[in-house]
Amino acid sequence: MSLKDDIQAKGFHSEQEKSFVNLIYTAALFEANFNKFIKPFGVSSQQYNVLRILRGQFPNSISSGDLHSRMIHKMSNASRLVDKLVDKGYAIRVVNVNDKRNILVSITDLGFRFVTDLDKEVTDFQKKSFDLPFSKLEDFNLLLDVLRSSLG
Amino acid sequence: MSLKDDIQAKGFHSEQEKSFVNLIYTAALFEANFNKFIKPFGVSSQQYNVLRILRGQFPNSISSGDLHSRMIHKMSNASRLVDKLVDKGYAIRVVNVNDKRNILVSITDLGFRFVTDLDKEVTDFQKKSFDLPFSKLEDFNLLLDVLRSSLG
DNA sequence: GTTTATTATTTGTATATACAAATATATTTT
DNA sequence: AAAATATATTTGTATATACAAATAATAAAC
Repeated sequence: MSLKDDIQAKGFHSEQEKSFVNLIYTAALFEANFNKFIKPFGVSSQQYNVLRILRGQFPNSISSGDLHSRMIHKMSNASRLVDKLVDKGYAIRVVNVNDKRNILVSITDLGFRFVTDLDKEVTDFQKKSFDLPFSKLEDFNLLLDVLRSSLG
Repeated sequence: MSLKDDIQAKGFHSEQEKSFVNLIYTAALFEANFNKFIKPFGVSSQQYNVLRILRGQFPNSISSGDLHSRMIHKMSNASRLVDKLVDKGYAIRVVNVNDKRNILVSITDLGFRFVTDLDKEVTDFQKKSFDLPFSKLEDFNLLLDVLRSSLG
């Protein structure tokens, strides 16, 4: 409701400015919605994201550095986030014997089952909240890809 | 670089899922970029956002509640954010005499000048980082509007 | 008109994030 | 091989955010 009003009230000077705010505003809404949805499952959206990355590597592990660079929000607390996944029994850490600086993280069986079960719910949620015809989705993804590429 | 790989590595099940992550991922990148850009000016992106809302009301004020509902990230610390703007001399608070629960916030001359000067820089920044032809921008905005409206 | 309920805002608290500094290991240089 | 440099990760600290509880003022019910 306030979204459109908001954008009008702000008096944008250009379509670019509008796109910029529109992108961040819209993403924030979806993210907040998703956070609410996922909270009852006992993980944050970032933790879910990391679990998916870890599962993508299964049965291999991934270095903390690679994990960090793949996280949606760049931050330095990949360590602390992994701590929490380890506490929950969803991930384990192993020191690389060839390079002891290198910490390898991998998903546990429990974590694998947890994220796979959760995926079903997430898919349903996303189907409901992202209700656009396929061709529009393709357009949308293409536009986002172009935008990102301009960031370098 | 890792963006596309990331999305592929994640093994999306549907175009919807891809759009969902793509939206949040892309917005996070732009937001992080913008935060870096704006930091030297001494305000956070949220504070800039609020200053723009306040300026949009000038010379009137806005209630804390309305302000809260207009902020990009819904949060309950509109109070604390306004505190900081008041500390900087960019905003003032006045109690509504007709309803003393109601706190009215408005932008100061200093705040007005600050945000107006900053706007020029922001516009340049956005022009550079949002490099898409006008018609594509329109498409993009339309798609985002449709998406948001499906959120209710 | 006193009690109860509603509304507007602030404060407490736990977690999340950004960024810098610290630590620990490995590699390169001399 | 000792010293200097580079790399991988963790930790410290300040700020940001989410959500619940507390406070304060008004409106409604009895």
